[in-house]
Amino acid sequence: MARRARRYWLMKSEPEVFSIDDLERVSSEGWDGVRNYQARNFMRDEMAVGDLVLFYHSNAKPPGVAGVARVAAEAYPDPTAFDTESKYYDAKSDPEDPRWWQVDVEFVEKFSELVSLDALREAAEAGALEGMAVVQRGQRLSVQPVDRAHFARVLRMAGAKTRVRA
DNA sequence: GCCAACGTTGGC
DNA sequence: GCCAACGTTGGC
Repeated sequence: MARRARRYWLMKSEPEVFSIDDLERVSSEGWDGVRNYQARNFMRDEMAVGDLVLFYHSNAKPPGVAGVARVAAEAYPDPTAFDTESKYYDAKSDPEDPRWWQVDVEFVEKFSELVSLDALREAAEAGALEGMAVVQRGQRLSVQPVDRAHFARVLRMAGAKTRVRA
């Protein structure tokens, strides 16, 4: 039985809203509130349980990768889209045909030191992370695929315990 | 707080 | 279907 190869991702979160420490505390969390179709499609159509995720702190000082998470549940409708009290409420999301989806992610590891966006850029300049989406100018996508080699490189830069495997 | 980048909306 | 206006992201 052919199991799909593990894939690798980067997901952005503002640490003021939800940080790697918050994830460690709750151990698992629904990744709600994504309101971008491309990001939604990655979660809904491409993510699978066991995929590894670089947990990126955006709008932070400095911004960068703070740790590793793992996809813990495949996509299901984002309940905040149906919650009129939620800031993510979307009247156009029909419960019979949900517009917005989320996965669950679980805590894997917090890096001893953040791998800053600057460090990622330097590595990209040096050719080690060439083409990685997060270092591209104007790249705003909050859920993005990461090459396995790039993922492994970021782990190495962080001195992480987590390893990529087939 | 500024603003570049870029996605979405809505009038036509 | 075009595209101007508007809103959001996110680095700085």
